[in-house]
Amino acid sequence: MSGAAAGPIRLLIVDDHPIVRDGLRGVFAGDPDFAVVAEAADGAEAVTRAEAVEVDVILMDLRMPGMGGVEAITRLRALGNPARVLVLTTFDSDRDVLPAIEAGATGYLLKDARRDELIRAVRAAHAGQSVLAPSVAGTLMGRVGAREPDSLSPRERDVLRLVAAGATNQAAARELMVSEATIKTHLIHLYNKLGVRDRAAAVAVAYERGILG
Amino acid sequence: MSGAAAGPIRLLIVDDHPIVRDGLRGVFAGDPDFAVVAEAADGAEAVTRAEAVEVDVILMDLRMPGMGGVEAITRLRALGNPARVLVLTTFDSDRDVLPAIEAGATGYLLKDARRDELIRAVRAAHAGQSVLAPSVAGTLMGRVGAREPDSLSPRERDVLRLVAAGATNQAAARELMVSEATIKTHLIHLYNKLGVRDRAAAVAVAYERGILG
DNA sequence: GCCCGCATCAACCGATCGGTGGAGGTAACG
DNA sequence: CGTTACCTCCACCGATCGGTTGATGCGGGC
Repeated sequence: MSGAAAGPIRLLIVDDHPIVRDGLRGVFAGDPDFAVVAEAADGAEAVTRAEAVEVDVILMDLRMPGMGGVEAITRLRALGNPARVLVLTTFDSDRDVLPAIEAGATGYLLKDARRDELIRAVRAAHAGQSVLAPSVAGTLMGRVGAREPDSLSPRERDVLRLVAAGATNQAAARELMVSEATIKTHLIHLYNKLGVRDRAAAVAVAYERGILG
Repeated sequence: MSGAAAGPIRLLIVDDHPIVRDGLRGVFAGDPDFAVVAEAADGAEAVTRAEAVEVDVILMDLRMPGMGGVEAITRLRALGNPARVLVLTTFDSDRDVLPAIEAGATGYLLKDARRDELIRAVRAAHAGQSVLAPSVAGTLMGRVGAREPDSLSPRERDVLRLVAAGATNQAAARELMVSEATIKTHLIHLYNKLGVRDRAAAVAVAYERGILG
């Protein structure tokens, strides 16, 4: 426990929109339990700030120009930074939640959370508790229930990327420096994983699922 | 211009995220030239509020649960509401800007605009001037400059949709009740329009451009 | 040590696709 | 009335794809 009477919870606000930063600062401005000690407008700045001043909880947006939130979390973890990261974003898409949690986020809230929800979440995150927005929790549950029906291998993603870019099997083979037979094998595997029968549908499913685009 | 001493510019803030509304209200709170007279969390509420109280400028988000911003703008125009609408959103994607402008928005700003930019934009919108964020303006210019390099015909979109769903030319022909030759013709045309050489790449470009997905 | 996922390659086949070069019909617009 | 865009259709061809079967080697997990 980091001490109840050990001073306010020190916050770092990371969002590329000044207006959102204003709003967040406003939420905590009136409460003496919190102190916004720094702000950042992208992932790189977030890492710098978090290393420069002592921070307890980072409110982190995910989609930002330059370095995004997930990479920032990864770097902070690599640096051994002790700050808890509470992801606070507009999207609850599958493709956003999992990487953030895997990178080491303590919680995941949507920006449409009410103010008191946000405050409770920050307290919880500071205490090391995992906080998930209900809709996010639901998504995760659905995930583990379905046990990752997709999960293409790295090589399969390479092939799919090239196919989406219009490459023939031959061209993809040249690009990846393997034989055309290998490309075909990868394709058949990823067709089965995605539940499709041809490259066009595979590209479509990949976009729908966020594997591409 | 429209009356310097005629009282503050009355604002309606429409956004589904309380934090964003907080931030926006904060921007105008200190300035006696502005008064936030109402807020709304979605399009339907925005229409109700705008009809209930006199509003000069509406700050409107586009993506909201239920009724989105574009539909709200359309309805307000249909009702003859005199308020200027300044779209203020996170996205500058092609598919968002044009419908909003067509629906009757006076301006289009991104949420990463600085506070002073926002204030100038509201003043300009109040005066009836069109305000476009630089990146948005660039997009529009690119549009008219390129004179719609895409713009698939309805039939071509039908074919593309089926192809993305995994249909063969034969299957698409059955579905659309035309001959396979017709499908092939449509495909070749849309390949040329999208600048690709096969269906997989066409699907990818379509997703990137927002024609699909 | 064994099994499994992954990546790699081969040969073969029928089905499908993309391209070419036409053609006719309708509807909108100036 | 001519132009233009769109939708429709035909025949032919080579290129490409999707599926099958089978194989090798590597690495991790039980």
